[in-house]
Amino acid sequence: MASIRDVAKLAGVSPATVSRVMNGTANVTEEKREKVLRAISETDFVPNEVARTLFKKSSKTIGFIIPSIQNPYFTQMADVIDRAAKELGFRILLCNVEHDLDRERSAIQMLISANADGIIASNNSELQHELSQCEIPVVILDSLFRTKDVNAYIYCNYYQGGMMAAEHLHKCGCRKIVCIKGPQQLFTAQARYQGYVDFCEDNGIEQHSIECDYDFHAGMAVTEELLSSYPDVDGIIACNDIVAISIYKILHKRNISVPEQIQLIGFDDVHLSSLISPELTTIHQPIEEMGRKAISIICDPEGLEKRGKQFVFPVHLIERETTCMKKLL
Amino acid sequence: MASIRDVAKLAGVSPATVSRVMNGTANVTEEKREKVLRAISETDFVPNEVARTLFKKSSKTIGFIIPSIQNPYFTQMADVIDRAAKELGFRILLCNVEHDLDRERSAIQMLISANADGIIASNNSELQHELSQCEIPVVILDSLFRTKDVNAYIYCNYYQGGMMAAEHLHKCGCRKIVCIKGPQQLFTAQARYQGYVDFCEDNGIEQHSIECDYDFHAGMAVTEELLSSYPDVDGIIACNDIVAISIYKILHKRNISVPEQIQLIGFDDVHLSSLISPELTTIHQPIEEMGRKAISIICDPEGLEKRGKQFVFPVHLIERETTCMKKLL
DNA sequence: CTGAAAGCGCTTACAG
DNA sequence: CTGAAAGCGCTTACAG
Repeated sequence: MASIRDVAKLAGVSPATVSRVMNGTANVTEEKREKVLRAISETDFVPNEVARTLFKKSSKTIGFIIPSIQNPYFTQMADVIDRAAKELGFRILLCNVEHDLDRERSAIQMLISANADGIIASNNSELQHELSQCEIPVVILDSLFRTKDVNAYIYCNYYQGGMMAAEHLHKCGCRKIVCIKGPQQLFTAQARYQGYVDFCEDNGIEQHSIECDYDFHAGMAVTEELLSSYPDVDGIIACNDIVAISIYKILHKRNISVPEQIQLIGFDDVHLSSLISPELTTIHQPIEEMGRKAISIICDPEGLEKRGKQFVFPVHLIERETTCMKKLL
Repeated sequence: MASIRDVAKLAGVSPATVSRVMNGTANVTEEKREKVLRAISETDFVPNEVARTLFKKSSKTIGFIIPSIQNPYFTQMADVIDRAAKELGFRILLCNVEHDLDRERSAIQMLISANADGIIASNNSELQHELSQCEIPVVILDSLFRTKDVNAYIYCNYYQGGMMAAEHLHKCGCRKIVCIKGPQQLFTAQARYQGYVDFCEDNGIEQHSIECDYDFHAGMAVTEELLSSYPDVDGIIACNDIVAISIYKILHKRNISVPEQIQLIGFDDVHLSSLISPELTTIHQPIEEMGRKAISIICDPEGLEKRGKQFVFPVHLIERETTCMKKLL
């Protein structure tokens, strides 16, 4: 591997001049410029990013801490973030932590010691302290810390989403709606559940719920429990699309038809939700917009220094095939 | 951010001693050791990885170039690789390139200039030159370069998989089997298709095929084409599970029942294939074993210096609900 | 415009 | 056992 000194020697100039040519950081005589350029290509020189980063204290890298790479919501988000970052000349360092707190903690430390220029983390409330203490910009997706502040919080109106889901099932004629709520230590899950609760209270509807992790193993297990606890359920609100899909799987196996016998609604509107059959009715989150917002804040944090500014995006209902208004007629 | 000098000053020792204590790289008097340890915790000192990497020329990082983060085969692989690497004290830098050659090229360059300790890349034959020239270990997943060599190739017996798929559909009584083959510039796709072709030839069966990218958009589009070109198709071999799922989607929409009217088989056996309804019959790849092998080679490349050693894993048929032997009775 | 020098924050021979 | 020094490969004041 050629270094900047090799190039300088070959071109008959100083390393400083080579650096200036590469970075366009000062004027260099056309003659020397050409010599340098030729030397660079002759030696296949690629500047060492590590050295550059050490000096600049910026690696042009943003860490995205992804709670689980198995969850399509996060992989879609990762893809958006990746593209948006690239457009602004940054790269994304994806840190998959699979819901493991130690993995997440070490990811944060790693990002800091790697001179990352920012961190995008997602709904894990237990690392509030570490995240709020970072000297680099931090944006939290899908969550809101109670006391500690980071640069910005980006999330959707989950509460309204929960309400919309309950309202929709109610309108579709469901009499016994069970809410499969997500892990209640998570902001996303709490807010969605609260929306359901309030809709029920406002309309004098019985409340029923079971808690469930945001993955398909949990979803399948919970469905068995659901069916034995509530044999007369006719409407299910799933905490996310993956759980909805796994609920459907069990219902289908038991020959329970959807939406005829039980209506089902998910949350997130990942690509997969319209790929499966029947297509899933769900609450849409604007993943693209949220991801782009996160990047724009990290790359240009203006005055938002750990003030905890909130950006709340709207959700909306996508009616597909697992619910049915016509049942009412 | 405290530096090693701050810690040294506070502890009344030299930076070298602090380094020795941190890394256990030489004996230090118990007394100084304790002073150093106290100073480290008082200053919340975290060593700067960038400086360490610059000196050591190793970042304890392995790059995984992921063709598309939207494909669950790769995300499952990423998860395995991530865990395996962690066990050996390495971290994974995930580079999502979404099938973009420029993104892939810049990922490789970035990894090299970031002093990565190895690269795991996947079925993209166009960057053979760049990959084989790397001074760090390179392992190729799911592919085999024709002339250029890297440290190792890890793949499955796709040819046999293609044969097994054709044989299975044949045994299930299909008379008109159409192979939705993957992009033929890819090794995985070629070999699977060749297995199908050879099975057909050996058994005097007509061959029919359509090419299709490995993603669901392509899968849905191709199914329309398939149905109009081959209205009497009764068996479909999909190039991977995601495409199989999207094929199913269109069939279902058209009220074509699976497996009664058309039988369908996928490839990969991603988690999702058993989550959907009906569960997908598919060819299983041992993702866990392949990923672990890749990591063990990168982390301990022994004598395999770009010799192109091949590790070929077996595949096997997983019969589920989209094919049916009983039709024969 | 350009080079010599200093420095980013570590680690490891080299002396002692 | 321990410290001063040199160096990893860059970049940017600072002179000239």
